[in-house]
Amino acid sequence: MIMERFLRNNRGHALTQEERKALESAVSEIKTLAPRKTIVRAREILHQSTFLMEGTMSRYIDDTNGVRQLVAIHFAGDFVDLHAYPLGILDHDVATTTEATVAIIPHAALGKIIRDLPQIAPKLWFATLIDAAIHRAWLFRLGRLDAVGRVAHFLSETNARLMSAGLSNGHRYALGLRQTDLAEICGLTTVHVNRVMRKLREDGLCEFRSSWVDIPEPARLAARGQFDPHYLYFVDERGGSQRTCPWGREPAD
Amino acid sequence: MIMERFLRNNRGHALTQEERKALESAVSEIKTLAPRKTIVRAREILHQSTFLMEGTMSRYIDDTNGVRQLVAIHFAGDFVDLHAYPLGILDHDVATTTEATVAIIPHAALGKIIRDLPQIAPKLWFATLIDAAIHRAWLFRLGRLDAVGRVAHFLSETNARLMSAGLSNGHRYALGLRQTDLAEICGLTTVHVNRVMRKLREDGLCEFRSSWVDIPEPARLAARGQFDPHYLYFVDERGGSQRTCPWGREPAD
DNA sequence: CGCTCGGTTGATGAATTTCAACAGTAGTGG
DNA sequence: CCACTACTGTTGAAATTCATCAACCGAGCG
Repeated sequence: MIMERFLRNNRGHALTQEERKALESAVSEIKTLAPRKTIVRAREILHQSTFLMEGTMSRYIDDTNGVRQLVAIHFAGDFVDLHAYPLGILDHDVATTTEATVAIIPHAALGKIIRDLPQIAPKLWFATLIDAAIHRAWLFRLGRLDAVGRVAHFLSETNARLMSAGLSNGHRYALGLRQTDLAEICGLTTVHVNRVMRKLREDGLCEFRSSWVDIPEPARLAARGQFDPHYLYFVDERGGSQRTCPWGREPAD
Repeated sequence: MIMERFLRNNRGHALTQEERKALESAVSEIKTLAPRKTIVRAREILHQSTFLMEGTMSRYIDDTNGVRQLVAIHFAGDFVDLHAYPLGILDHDVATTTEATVAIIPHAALGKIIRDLPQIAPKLWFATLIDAAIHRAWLFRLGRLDAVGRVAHFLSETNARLMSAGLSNGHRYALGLRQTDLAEICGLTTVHVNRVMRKLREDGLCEFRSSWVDIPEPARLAARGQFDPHYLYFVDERGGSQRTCPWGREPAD
């Protein structure tokens, strides 16, 4: 049950029962963390990674004045700092946003799983590459969208991710973020985010009240934020050639 | 010789002779590409990756009006789209910036190498995670720095990367970019980049003339851009506990 | 009740974009 | 050799977006 959602909708990279069981049995500890607690600091040497079972977590970089830029946000089913396994040290901090339930997986146990079930390695690699793809979408957002577009893009992306996790019905989802958090995600000030939210509300694109996001017409919001979910690499209904990741197979291809 | 620079300065993840030879013998083709040619489009199914031996390449996402945001820039010694191997499809385009010499490595051959030399897998994984770390630094740059800071940060980062590749002496390097490219990297307009460059010149922080970047005092430029190279994961002189990536070893740690 | 926190609003100013024009350089062909 | 073109860089002026500063509101809570 712990990692049910992990890689669930990713083309060709879903875990087998066996792989999921192996990961779950590698969990050394499950715990619930208070909201707004930093659990990993940049430059610390790490020997474990954190899988998020419930709640919301963030990864961020602070500037020299303490002004914060979020570089990622994570929801239930995300392997928050899996990249700490190959990297050993992170270049950013990791914190809870809401209260969060996490499963801790020691890197030593991860190593054992990969040795026992080598075909899991490309899937874990894949999972970290999805994070990188999301980073790129965020770069696009910050570099090329205006304030309204950035928020629209973020809320659309979040809708898509939460739908995939079974946490949004496509029109409405719970989001435990404050306007300050949106500002730190979108590279804006809190005051300006407030005005942007009003604009989105006035335009009928999105309501965000007491931790619920309502999106009457997701397509319109997506258009305003130039959002296209292809970079999330979810299985799409159209099927298409779902290339699976290679190694462990013969060099056919 | 082909991949001499690859992972050269990365802590604990340098390739062994054997691994490098294996990768180099997997090269199916070496070719020189004209400047400003797009060689990979988002959503194409890929069966090979591109290693950059000489020149400069970029990865980018265009908005619906064709305004471009670069999400990465690559120099000699970078494995430009290694992530295409686990992903199969990219979420962005890839292009040459200058004329470039590249080595093509079929994914089938990569699979074979990983099966033959499993300890290379975490190193390749690591290489793609460095790209992700750079994405995060770019997010910080776009989200939290002003125009002068963004350019200062980028030029400092590039100095650090090129030093590691042996292509900068720490004060001066060749950079085949136009002001338009800087704009697409830093999320600015070309006109404003022009003014920023003048400002950097006036402040004695940086000269950028006819493809050469001169940085009299790298520390001052870095300070202006809040640049700290730790996210590049280069070996540092201070040594420190150079954690190497695990699997293939016993679960000791 | 008084406090804190997150959200809201207004007024002002700074940073950046936009639009428009022009300069310098290199290449190209008559 | 010169005219012409193309490309990159440069500058000015006006418009716009967003940040900053400051105040206030409302809900929840001790």
